[in-house]
Amino acid sequence: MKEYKPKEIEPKWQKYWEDKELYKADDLSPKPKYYYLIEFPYPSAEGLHVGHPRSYTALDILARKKRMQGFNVLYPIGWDAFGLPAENYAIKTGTHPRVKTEENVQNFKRQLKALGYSFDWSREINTTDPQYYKWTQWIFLQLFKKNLAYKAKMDINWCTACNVGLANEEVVDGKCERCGGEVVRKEREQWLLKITEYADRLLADLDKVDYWEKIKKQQIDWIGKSYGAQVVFKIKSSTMLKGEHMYDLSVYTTRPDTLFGATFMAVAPEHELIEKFKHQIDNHEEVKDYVEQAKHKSELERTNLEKVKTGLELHGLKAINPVNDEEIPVFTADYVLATYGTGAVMAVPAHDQRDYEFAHKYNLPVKEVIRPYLLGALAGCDKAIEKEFKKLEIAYFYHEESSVYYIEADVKLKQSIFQLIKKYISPNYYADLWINGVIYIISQSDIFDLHDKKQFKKAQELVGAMEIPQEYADLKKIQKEWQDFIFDPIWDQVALPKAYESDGFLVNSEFLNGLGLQKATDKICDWLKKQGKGFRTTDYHLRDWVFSRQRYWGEPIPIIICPKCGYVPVPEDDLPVKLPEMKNYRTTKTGDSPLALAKDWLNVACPQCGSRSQRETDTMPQWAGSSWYFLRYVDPHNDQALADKDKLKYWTPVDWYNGGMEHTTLHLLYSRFWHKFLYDIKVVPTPEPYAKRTSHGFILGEDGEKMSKSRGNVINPDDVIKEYGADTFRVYIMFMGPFDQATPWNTQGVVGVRRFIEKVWQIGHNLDNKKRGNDDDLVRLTHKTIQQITKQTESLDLNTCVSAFMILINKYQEEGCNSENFELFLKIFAPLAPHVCEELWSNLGHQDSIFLEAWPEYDKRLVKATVKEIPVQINGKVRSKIFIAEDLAESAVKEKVLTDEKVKEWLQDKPIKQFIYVKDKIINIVI
RNA sequence: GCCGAGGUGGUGGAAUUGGUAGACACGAGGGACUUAAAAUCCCUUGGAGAUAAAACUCUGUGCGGGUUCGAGUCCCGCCCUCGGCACCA
Repeated sequence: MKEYKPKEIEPKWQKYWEDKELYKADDLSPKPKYYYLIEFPYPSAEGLHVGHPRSYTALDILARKKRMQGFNVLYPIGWDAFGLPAENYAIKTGTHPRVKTEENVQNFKRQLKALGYSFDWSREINTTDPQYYKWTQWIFLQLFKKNLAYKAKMDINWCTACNVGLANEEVVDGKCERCGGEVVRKEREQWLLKITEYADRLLADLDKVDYWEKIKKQQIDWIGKSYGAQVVFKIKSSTMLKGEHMYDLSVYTTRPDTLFGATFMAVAPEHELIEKFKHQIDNHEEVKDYVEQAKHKSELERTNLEKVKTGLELHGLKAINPVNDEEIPVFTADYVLATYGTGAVMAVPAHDQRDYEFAHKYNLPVKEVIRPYLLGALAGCDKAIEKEFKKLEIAYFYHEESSVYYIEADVKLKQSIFQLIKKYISPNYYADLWINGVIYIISQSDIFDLHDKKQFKKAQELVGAMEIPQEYADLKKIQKEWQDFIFDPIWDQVALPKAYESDGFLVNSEFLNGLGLQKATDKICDWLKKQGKGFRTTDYHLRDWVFSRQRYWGEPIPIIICPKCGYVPVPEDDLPVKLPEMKNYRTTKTGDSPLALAKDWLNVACPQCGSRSQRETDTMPQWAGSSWYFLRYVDPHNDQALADKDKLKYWTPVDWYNGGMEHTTLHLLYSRFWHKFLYDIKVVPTPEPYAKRTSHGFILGEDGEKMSKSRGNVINPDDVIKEYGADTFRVYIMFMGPFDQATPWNTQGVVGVRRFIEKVWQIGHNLDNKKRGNDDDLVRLTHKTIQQITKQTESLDLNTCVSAFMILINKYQEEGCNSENFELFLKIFAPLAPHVCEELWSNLGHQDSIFLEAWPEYDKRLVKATVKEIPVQINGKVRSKIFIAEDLAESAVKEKVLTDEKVKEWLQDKPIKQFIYVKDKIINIVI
């Protein structure tokens, strides 16, 4: 027998596959199509990370299987090659980023090929190829023409280390995502894309796609749609003349129902109000200082958790509450964001925690307008309970005369309050608590709901009929009494320990009094509309996408800035706007892109009027090229369009897209946005780019920590392939743990998988064809395994698939195996370990590749067992096991069980209370 | 603080979604082969107890309650770990 030498067989088969063009996808084939997509890598200088193969291997397995099932499969690869590392390297060494990138691509290619992936290499693309980015620029121009790309002066996140503007998404913990440098706010002209215009559709269309729920959830949260109202407060200044038109200050609120509780206004330091009223604000100098300070705070300081809220009153100004004409003070405070809503808020300290904190600090009134549904009087408890109320932040008031605690809390706290009372009550005493009008009697061990007849009776038995009169059971009567109780002035004495932000009854709100949150919201919105003082509206967390980078190594934005015509698009015939050759790749001192120094490239005539003009020097972010790459795979060499319409119609949408969880909010959202836009302008045939999206977990270092150079726990795929072979690597990476969870690397585990493959090799060379017969356990297990693998590969339960293969091989080893079974095994194992299976397949005398075989069907009869071993429990504990033939009637089963020796022993002569037989599962006898 | 995932042997992890907890693999211990080692093969391996040996008994899925004939799985209350977001009115 030959020794198993992956180093010899793997390159051999890789070459064979390539020569035979086995994985080339046919355009417009009559076969059903399937499009698998993995996130194309950034070709970094470090080479392939072990994280890449986790995703690539999983989809490679699925792609190989799908081809065997008769599908025309597209499984492409390319390079997301623009990006900072190549540029930083260029700055350091003077080498053009293209040179280094090309070198890295070659290295990646070598590594990926060594893993035997079934990519269709004829469709390889590269985002830095002018023939590719021509179309990235083309898409930008279409966006520009539809007014979805615009330039605006705005505060951007500016990394002080990279000297570059960053998108919100690239700022992590107030620091630059890439270099960790400090981020400050800086005003600059930036290109933005109006992704917010698509927010609603990006949200709604999640219903149309099959993404993992957690992925959908993240997108929903990121878009962050909220429902509320815009309300107009009039601003009045002390110097104002009678009859002079008052300024309208609009605020956005999600809680218009709390309008009567507004006790002050707060505007962002950037708000126009401050500039407009600079002559009316008495303390304008002081205010100016505050605004200036806020501006210079870094992103880190602004987002600092511990920060105490600061603000300053604008003296001389008052806002008028539209519902009751009450005059309230106006503040500026940097906890109000200029970029959300209208940049101004109505502050309701009683029902918003931030406003509560601010009011506390500046001694502003807290006016309660919502009473929780859960509140009540509690008699007969120890004073120790007060401490616990404070801990749970429950508002309470102790009434000396009646020795009753009046408490007020969120419904969520109901259970906690029960526990609390049970804990503090003395053994022979009973407390009564009123919640939502229902009375509960609470003892140390029990809680009785008096509305429940049975419980009422029990409570009466324990406490006595004197203590619990019959009328306590009359829910309607008690609830009416309780409603009045809510408006009892006693509550005005309760100091709120924090803002109450949930549902409840409106109080102190004139015409809203007594309503619940929803009804009050409806009523106040109608009222505002009628009065012309506000309207219902929605808002989003999602912001427009900052699309400018002041960098060299990116797609130039194809715009010409003409002194007469403004922003003029480069004519489509002139695309691509190629990056000019340069010697210096550093951002200029003024913060402009290095392209500003390429004089020959920079100066052009305006395409509209011919005036001397300049090109836009900003480049696009890395997200641009990756927002549409999956469309280019469909038709990668087309120079007339980004892809041919018929081909798009045939191949798209992507059927299954797998990638990192870290890309769900940025890349996934951006590319959905572009795709929807392309759909609107009739370039692509589907409204959604990806039918299905899954994610893989991280691979951690052997120490359980994230792999990083500095920790020295990085595993290099090259070393693993060299030592154990690509098949071992592939199988191990699937075996190591659940696909979607983070799992540490374990070299010992790799050794185990290698041993397993050696076993396969050995069996493949020692087949015993004397073993025959359909009823044979081996045949059964083989078919069961086919069933399991067919199903579980689709759900990405790949670790249990590997374990199923191991069980099968152990059985083969134990019992000997014939070639019929072994060939079936090879076919289903081939997608995981393609090289070794191909080799063994050809050893068995087959001329053609195993991947041209059809995926085996399992025999339904063989999968079903005719006799089953079933556990017998007595009082829930397993005491015996018996064999039962299929379809045996329950009475026969019972008879059989009762004659079992062990069962008899346990039963003795005790009477059987219950006999439970769950078919094919279990028997339980209760005695 | 909010959202998400998770907590099962010495380790990575299984468990048909309420039905024999610990599959499969690693590690460890013992044995066979060998002059020896490596490789390979065989046995043992959650914990405790019992026995000459086996059958056997108890206990056990982060903690405390509950529902159920039966709970790793469902409900209520807590604790811890990891990931994401973070003044979004």
